[in-house]
Amino acid sequence: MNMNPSEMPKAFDPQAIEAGWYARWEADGLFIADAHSKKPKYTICLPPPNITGALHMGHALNHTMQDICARYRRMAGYEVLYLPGTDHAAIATQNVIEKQLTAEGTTKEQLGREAFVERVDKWYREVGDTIVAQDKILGISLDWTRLRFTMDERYVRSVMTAFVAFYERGWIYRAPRIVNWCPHDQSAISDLEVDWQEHHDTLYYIRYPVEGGGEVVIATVRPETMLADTGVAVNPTDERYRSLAGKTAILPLVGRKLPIVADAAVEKDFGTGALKVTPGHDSMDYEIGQRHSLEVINGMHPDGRMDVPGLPYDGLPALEARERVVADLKAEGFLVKEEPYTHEVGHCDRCHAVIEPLVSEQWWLRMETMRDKALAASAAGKVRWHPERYERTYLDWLRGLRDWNIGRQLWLGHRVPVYNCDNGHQIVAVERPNRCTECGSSRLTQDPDVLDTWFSAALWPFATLGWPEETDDLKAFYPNSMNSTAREIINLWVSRMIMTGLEFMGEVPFSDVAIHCVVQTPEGQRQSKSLGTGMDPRQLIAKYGADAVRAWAASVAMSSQDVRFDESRIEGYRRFCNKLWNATRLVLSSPGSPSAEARLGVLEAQEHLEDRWVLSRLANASTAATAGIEGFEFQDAIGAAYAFAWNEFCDWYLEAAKERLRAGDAVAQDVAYFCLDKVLRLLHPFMPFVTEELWSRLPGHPDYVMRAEWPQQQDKFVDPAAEESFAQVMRIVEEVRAHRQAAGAPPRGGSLKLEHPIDRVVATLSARLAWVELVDDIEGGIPLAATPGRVTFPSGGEGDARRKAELKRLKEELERTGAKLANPEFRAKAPPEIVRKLEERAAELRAAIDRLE
RNA sequence: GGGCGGCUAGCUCAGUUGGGAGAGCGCCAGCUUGACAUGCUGGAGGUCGGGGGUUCGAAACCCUCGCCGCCCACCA
Repeated sequence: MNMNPSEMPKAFDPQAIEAGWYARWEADGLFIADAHSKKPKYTICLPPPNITGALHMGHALNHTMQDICARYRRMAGYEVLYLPGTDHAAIATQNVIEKQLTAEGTTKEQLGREAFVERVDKWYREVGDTIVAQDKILGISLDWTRLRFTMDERYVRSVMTAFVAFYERGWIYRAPRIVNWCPHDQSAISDLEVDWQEHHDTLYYIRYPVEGGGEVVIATVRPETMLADTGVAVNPTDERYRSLAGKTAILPLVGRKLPIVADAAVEKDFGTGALKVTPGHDSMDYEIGQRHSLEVINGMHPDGRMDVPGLPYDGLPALEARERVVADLKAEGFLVKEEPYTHEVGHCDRCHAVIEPLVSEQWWLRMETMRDKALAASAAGKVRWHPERYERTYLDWLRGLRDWNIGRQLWLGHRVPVYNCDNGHQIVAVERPNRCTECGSSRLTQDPDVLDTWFSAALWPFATLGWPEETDDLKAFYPNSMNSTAREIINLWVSRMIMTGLEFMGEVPFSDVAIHCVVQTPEGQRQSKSLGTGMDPRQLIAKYGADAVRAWAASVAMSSQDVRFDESRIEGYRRFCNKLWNATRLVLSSPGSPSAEARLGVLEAQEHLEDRWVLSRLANASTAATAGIEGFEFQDAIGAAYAFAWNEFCDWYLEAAKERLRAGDAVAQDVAYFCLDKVLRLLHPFMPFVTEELWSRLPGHPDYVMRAEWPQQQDKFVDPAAEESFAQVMRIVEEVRAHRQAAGAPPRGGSLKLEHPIDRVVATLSARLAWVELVDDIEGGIPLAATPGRVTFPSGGEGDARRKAELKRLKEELERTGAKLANPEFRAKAPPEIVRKLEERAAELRAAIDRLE
């Protein structure tokens, strides 16, 4: 696998190096988890993407951060299971397919159920393949031997088992309730699937005559629903309507008698303070109706047309009915006034149709017990959230939790495992029974409803591992370790996994939840396919390579705010790959090869200043990178590795050690190889392809970097004295360079005299790096601020401008520092350590100013 | 109606116990320096959204105002 450095192309080419590695890792089984391993376990179940289309930037972010965790833990000695899967996403997929059918000029009804299901299966296969391919080019190290799909036979069995278990606990019941009805999908949806949008509508004031004389005026934005009114309500404390409660109003256009009730839910300040009660079409009205035993009238068909037999509006779509009702009210003198009104209207979050609240018979799941367990688990600190603030989002929602409408009236999804026999008995069972357990009848029909997609998703952390069977995987890999996702599904998904995990497995499903940010367009818009503002990660990968895209993802994923997409940042990471590439070329080009110790990464501390310094900085970077990954602060982790690799190892160490490397100096070679070896390991979780490629080119690396040990604490290399000395070198070199440019002198040449006392090693190294000759004495020259000394250049001016600017800067700083030190309160109250540091700084400044003057 | 987040260099963003304002990109200037021009070197650029407060000291903590965004919520 090793190659001569001369065979390494001069420039890093992501396409060329990324191609082969994934297949090799996979072929060698590097992603496959062993349930019988003795190592500690680390488990991530990939949040199953909806099978509705290709992966987008949010997925790229999420999968990258999970993959960083997975790859890091493998290197750190864990047995890692990173399990992939996809979600059938019943309502979303049905919508996608229906849209396609509409475009083809047909409907699912024309197609028929069987052909529809076939078409969906084909879609599942195609999109499933696309998603798998995308994760592979992104380098996501998923265990494909354990790929799951929520509609797989085994998974379906888990879902049925959960339903039956809930049913046996007495938590599942069927009841009529007001629900969010989507007239387009002709299904109920849960509160969380309702998308609220601002609408500019009209508020109509309508006169309702009162029996025995008088009237009450009522404001409504949905006059068509009055056809299903069964009461009028006022607030019991409302003086204006005190005499009305108990009387009866007459419903205009219909003539129905409406009891007038007093209910505290009525807002006195809104509209006229009187409310028409339509229990069949409004959730608050429904509750008022329940409290006062008002009749419930359903005035609408499931497709959104009015269902008011005997009235002229029967069969009209809601909006048309509204116009007709308003026109008739006006004609008959019932309409008092209209005014513009802005309010929020619920839409189906999948098909965007306006939601019609209506009463419907549905399957419900009681949540009290599970909610309480989840709250207790949080109180006991079982789940850590990153960032922490999202725990409150979750807890606030949990505390207000109501029963969950788990039934959907769709063609796609898990069928509710409830069977009715023709004698009216009901059987609830995981497997479809042959005959009724009560009467033996073989004439059974299954309930037509399917389950909410989130019902099956809620089981993901254990259903994927084989639950309810006590599989080896389940024993080894539950609970999972981390879950990361977008914040919009904290309540839809994360909270429900925690509840079902506690209920069925007795333990929270994961100890850490990381919520990543949202990537917006460069203009700050939301990325969306329908708006055409979405971005395909594959295009970016083609342009910059998967490593660059991943590194960028790591650097933004846990941002405290949503980020606007900035392509230049990805490009920056591609350049970083190129930098690593060329640093490797440089090291490989030195004659000879590293010692066995360096190859094994067991180098001992060194003598040369630059060697001691770079090893100390490497130890520092290792610690920071480790802490960053473990703390879900990936930006800090990659930042530390990046800064070390580029700004310390390349910019300073390799420059300092170049000549030794060229001369085949064994020690320099060992140190350089050692640093490269470690930095490739540190970067591997972020940039797996380029690190694997470069690792394979370093001598003594028969195995994958993916399987190399993560750099542990390297305290023996921490060397404060070397860091201090090298910092002095850097200050001197940078100052000399600045003078050189200000003086317009050529890039090399000149003389440097450094006064004693100065470390001989520091002086020599500084001179070498600054391309000046170290001399014992010089005429004139430019004084240095960094240390006592002077520098001259063979041609060009004296660089006086530069000196003056520096002097000004130093004096200003001294002034600020001096002012603080002169303040007796500062001296009295500030910690002595701070005072001492400031005094030292002031002394340094004074010395530097003296030298420059 | 509640709650949360953001407002730091021209742009995109870091800044974790309050104590010398940072990175990448862009910009200006100089370098075909034997790994890399996908590079190297030097440099310009910030009243840390406004105001008030706490403190010896605030980008950071408290109050308040202003925008931008998100989540939750049964006011027709």
